[in-house]
Amino acid sequence: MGRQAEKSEASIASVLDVALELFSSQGFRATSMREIAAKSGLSVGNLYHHFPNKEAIFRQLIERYWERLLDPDLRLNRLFAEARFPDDLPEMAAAIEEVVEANTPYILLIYVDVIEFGGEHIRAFYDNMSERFEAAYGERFRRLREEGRIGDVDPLVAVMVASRWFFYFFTVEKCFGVPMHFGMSPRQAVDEFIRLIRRGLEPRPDDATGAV
Amino acid sequence: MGRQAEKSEASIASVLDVALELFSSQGFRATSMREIAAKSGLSVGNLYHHFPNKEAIFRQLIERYWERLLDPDLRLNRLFAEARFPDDLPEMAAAIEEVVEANTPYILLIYVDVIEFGGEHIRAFYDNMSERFEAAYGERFRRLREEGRIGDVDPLVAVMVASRWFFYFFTVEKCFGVPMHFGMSPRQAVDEFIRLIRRGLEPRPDDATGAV
DNA sequence: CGGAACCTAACGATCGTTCGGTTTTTTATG
DNA sequence: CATAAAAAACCGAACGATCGTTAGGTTCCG
Repeated sequence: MGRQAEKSEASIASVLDVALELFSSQGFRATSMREIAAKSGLSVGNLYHHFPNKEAIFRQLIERYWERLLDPDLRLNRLFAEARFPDDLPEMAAAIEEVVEANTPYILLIYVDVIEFGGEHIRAFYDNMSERFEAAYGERFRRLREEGRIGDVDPLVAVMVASRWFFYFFTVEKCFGVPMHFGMSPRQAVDEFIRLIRRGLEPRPDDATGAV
Repeated sequence: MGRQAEKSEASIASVLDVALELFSSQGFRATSMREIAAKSGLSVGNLYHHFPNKEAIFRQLIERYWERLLDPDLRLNRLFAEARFPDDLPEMAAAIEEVVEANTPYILLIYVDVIEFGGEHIRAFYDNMSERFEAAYGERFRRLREEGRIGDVDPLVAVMVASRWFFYFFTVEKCFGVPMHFGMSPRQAVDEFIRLIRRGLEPRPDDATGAV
């Protein structure tokens, strides 16, 4: 199975692409099988030959998103694996921007899931978030603490806040269609976020007066 | 218009309540006028006597959410008006938790709007966010800076990050149905967030060694 | 009496899904 | 390699249900 199945695999991929576009831009119930069939150049009957029902298409899309997010070759995942937080904050922001940019419709799909399926699928993502971060960063943070390189803030909370915040910020920028919602360019906003996470709001004795 | 209109006003309010519940739990297109009519004890014909069409109900709900958010008596808005940031961070977190708790279905409505209406209505909320915060906090922050009570982080960015982050955090907790998604109680998580915003991740000279 | 509130029934369209059948591809056999 | 049988891919029409909205009428109330 390789050559001979190529055409049908291409068709199925096309169906999924079309369905992703439609589901993410108008919702699950508002998207009809006829619309998916027409836009992907298949007949309705054939569509049901490849998928048992409409929800199966949706489920498969959610699964595809999962696979994309867990891909070890993803820049963000390589970054998590390297565990250089907080030294890599700028790279983390850039990697998350990349993820959001490359998965805009999938991210919207999550909100479709929250609304129309009660958040069945999103839960798995958030549920064990703290465990996954602990697995990736726990050891490093214990070492950093021994070296006195960590203040009185829990770095595990900090890395979760940072990554979730970047993700949310770019989601609003790119998926909700509200660019510059912080009144400045994303690049500048990210710089400010990183400074806040690193330095905190309270002045430090070693601060310059006003910091240009 | 007061007494004699009471019954119909009660009906309309009931319609809006029912529609809010349905729209926020299954989406706009997935909710039928018949369902709204049945659950609010009206006939379909009478429903169309009070609203020109389905979208008008949705629009009215968005409008009601706006009014609730802008209510000057809202604890969060009184807090913004007092402009005591960052001294009031704990109260701000509590006030935002209160807002999210009291408006859970309305918040979900925003995501319905993003998906099914291309985010027509959410934009107005985010669009002038930075201006509104500048109007509320600009003067205070300039004074604080003169007093040397502000470090090298832009406090206007900080107050926007803080409030948006609290809002997002409680939205995931209460609207997406993923409680404890930081692996700790909301109270404890909020404490950590506040410490992060105030102190930053980098150790300070005046830090205690490990800070229990 | 007049208008607002309210009702049921119906219209035309569209929905998810199924059905019966044709075409194309794969596989097995001589 | 030719070819028949089996399997997979594919199609448009149709089914029963439901959709948003309207029509035409009755009831309530000042």
